[in-house]
Amino acid sequence: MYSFTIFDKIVLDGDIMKDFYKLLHEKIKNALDKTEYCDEQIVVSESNRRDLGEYQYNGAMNLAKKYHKNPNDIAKEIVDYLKEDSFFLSVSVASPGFINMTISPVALVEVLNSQTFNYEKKEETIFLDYGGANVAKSLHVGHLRSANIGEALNRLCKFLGYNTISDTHLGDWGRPLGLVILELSKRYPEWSYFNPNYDGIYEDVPITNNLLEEIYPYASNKAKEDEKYLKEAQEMTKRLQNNEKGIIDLWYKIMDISKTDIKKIYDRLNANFDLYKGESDAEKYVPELLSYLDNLDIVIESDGAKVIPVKEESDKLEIPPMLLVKSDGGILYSTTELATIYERIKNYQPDEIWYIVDKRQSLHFTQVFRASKKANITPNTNLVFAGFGTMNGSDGKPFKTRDGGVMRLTDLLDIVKDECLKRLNPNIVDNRDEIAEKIAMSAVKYADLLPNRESDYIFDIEKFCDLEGKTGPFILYSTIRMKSLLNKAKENNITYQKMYLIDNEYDKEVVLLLNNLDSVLNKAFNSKSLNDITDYLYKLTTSYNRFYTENIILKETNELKRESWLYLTNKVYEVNKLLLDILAIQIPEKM
RNA sequence: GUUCUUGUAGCUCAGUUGGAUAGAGCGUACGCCUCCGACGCGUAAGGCCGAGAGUUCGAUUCUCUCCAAGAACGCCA
Repeated sequence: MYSFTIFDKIVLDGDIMKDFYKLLHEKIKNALDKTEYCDEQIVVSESNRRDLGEYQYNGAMNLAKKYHKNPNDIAKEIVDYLKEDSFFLSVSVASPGFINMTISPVALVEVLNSQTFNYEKKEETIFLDYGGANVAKSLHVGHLRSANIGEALNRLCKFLGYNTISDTHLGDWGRPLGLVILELSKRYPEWSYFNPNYDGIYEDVPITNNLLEEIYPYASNKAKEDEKYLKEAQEMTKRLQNNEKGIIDLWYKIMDISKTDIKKIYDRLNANFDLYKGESDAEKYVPELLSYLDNLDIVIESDGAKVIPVKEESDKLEIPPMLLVKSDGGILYSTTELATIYERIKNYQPDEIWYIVDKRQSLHFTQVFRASKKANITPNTNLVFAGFGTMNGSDGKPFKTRDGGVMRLTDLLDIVKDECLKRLNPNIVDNRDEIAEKIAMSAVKYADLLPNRESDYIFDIEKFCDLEGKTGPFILYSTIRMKSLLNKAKENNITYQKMYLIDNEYDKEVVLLLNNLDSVLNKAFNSKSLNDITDYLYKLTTSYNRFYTENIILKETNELKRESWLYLTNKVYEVNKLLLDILAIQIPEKM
């Protein structure tokens, strides 16, 4: 039905079209220009009545309101001009004014052959803050989303041509570290670092990551119950903040061990940071920040504390002032946050800073952002809060392990990996461990990026291990199968240069979906949510799989068909590879 | 208490600049390997889009009220 000869060439207007929708948009605009109507916001979309057409334009109904005319008449007038263009196979009006368009297969093929995936380099620099690991504490499941979403957004920005800087912003300072060091001093008072006359001589002490992970919760709980212990912890925190030589040297040791462990887990998730800066780095800018703020009129005293009021007229909720300095002279995390912004502006001058953090911190960031604007720290920088939903257990409450504790991220990843290893094709003998690891990460990442960024979602270990259906392993399997097909073609010296024709509804569907790539990427960028991409990956992959089962590509005797289909297969394979890479999912050779 | 978010199929979730017949995965029932990788493909059942009112040609989408769940709310991070 869609067959045609290869001599039926049509000429596309303008430059090579990266975005099919821009082309469609232009066609509609040209038609509208010939009429008396003007639509400021032309929206063309996939038709939800595919029996009537592939794409739809609903503007006639709005124009009818604007010009006080019958929408059907307006639509007919527009359609008359659209019909003159051979780009369309058919254009029609449906009551009360829907315009349905079907694209000429020739045009579809032309567009596909001219598609490119390159984006121009842009001037803007986007600074991304994600990860949020804490020193001396194991990463837990709550850290998963930040790493996954942040890393994917980072890669998306880069692909679209932006400069990016990523920073995990370690929790490496303040009371938590004071607690850990205090407890170490209780258990190992003999260490030279605790000696007031510490001479700076290096001492090898048996600190391990496991020890740190055990100590922190212990000390944290003890401080809640034992007032004396809390006082001591505050004292130790002060010694750390005063840069006491022995304490600082010990802190460096702790940092070293903990950071190594943190990086190991981020490596598994394929999350890479340009910077491993932390609160301790921002701390250095606090005095400078405070003296800068002292010269402004925005800091006031309230109950003995220094605060920056950030309330605005339009607020429905009372927004409390940002606490800058506590009544006892100490500083709080909002101060550190502000100092971090101060530091980033000073050193990197980003155009935007994106915070990929738990959405429950929304109020905190509202306060800090407003304070930053008020203090004119970020006159040219857009601060963006990209909060993500909370991960709950299958009971809908914050996720806990069976014994009520918090599950370590590394344990979660191991559980999924073991499951993948069990189910791995027994015919595969080499690199089983490595393959299972990649499949497991695809399962975890894909499931994590599937819901909308802002939705809370239920973390269900069963679901993460389920490797069928709308999952990472499904996408991987299909992608590897495409690669295998392409390899087989290569072995048989079958080459393919371009798409010549659309033969049936199956290859056509794939071509139509490929046209959406640019829109999908831009939508994901604007919404800062990856579910547009995971969703598109699934649609494209199933659409291809259907085509694959319906057409035996390599055995096709019509060379034009076979070559077109291989070209199409390669396109889908390239797009899948690209999108998986943006999601930071790695593809194993076999599975 | 105040404010915000959420409520869509048995379960887990998509879906709005207001559009035609509301989607997907899992699960359930039934099919498809002498053919490129069946972790695949197809078919079917399953919904008063939380309830009620309003705005209009037209509402899952916008407004209001109510019900239910969750979150945040000055010296913790």
